[in-house]
Amino acid sequence: MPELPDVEGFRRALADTLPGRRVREVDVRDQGVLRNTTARALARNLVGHRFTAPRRHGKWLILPTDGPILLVHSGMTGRPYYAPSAAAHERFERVVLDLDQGELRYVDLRKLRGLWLAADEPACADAIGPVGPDALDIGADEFASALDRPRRLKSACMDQAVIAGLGNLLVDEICWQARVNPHRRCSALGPDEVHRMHATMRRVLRTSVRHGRVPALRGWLTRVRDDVNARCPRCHGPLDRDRVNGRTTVWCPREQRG
DNA sequence: GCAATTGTTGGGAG
DNA sequence: GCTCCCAACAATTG
Repeated sequence: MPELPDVEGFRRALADTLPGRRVREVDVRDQGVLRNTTARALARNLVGHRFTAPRRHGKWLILPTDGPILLVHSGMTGRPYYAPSAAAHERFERVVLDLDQGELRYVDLRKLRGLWLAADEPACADAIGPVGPDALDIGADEFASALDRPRRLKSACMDQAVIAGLGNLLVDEICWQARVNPHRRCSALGPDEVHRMHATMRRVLRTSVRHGRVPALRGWLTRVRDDVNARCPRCHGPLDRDRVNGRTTVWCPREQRG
């Protein structure tokens, strides 16, 4: 599920509920989601601390406390959420933090990523690793220099070390709306095309953040990309699909020329 | 049974 | 060093 818009939705929901809440107890129901810590260490370090305002960088959700920092990367299927203690539990709940009011829960079907614990900001940066500027704030110049390399456009945009926050659906949607073929080499793009990619990215992200996901809006590629004989919502010609970086890639061969 | 899934990592080839 | 491809992680759905 999560790309930048989903994670930003998680962050906004938690920003309303989490700050000021104190951890009373840590219940790890499946330690398969703990990446650099253990159930004991998580409890020992978090209990007694109060959460402050949540942040986001790319697909990383950063939950600082007045002590250590809890990091969440949702992978394909993870979702952190706040719930009243009495609220029904969901399937695949892996970790529950009991708070002085309510609970912070982490649900994750596939457990591809999970939770990290960092003692301070440097440790936080270390856990996140090499990561480019956030796709939501990157300026036009910074975007152009991020793409100043010989890789394929799709591959570069998907690489979190280049630009943080874009996933498979978003990159296809942005390339399609900007009418640039995802197989093109970045360094072969004209300034107009780079500019169009940047402006389109901002527009697609703003709309997606409003929906908390990449929405299947009428006139968007995302609405039709999984159809059997998918057709371009603009020119109605057949869409092409193949794999780039092991991910299904969909584009319109008429409007996004190679 | 088979393929596919909105993510990332590490290894190996070129 | 860069780029690309693959397998692996895991569990479910069509």
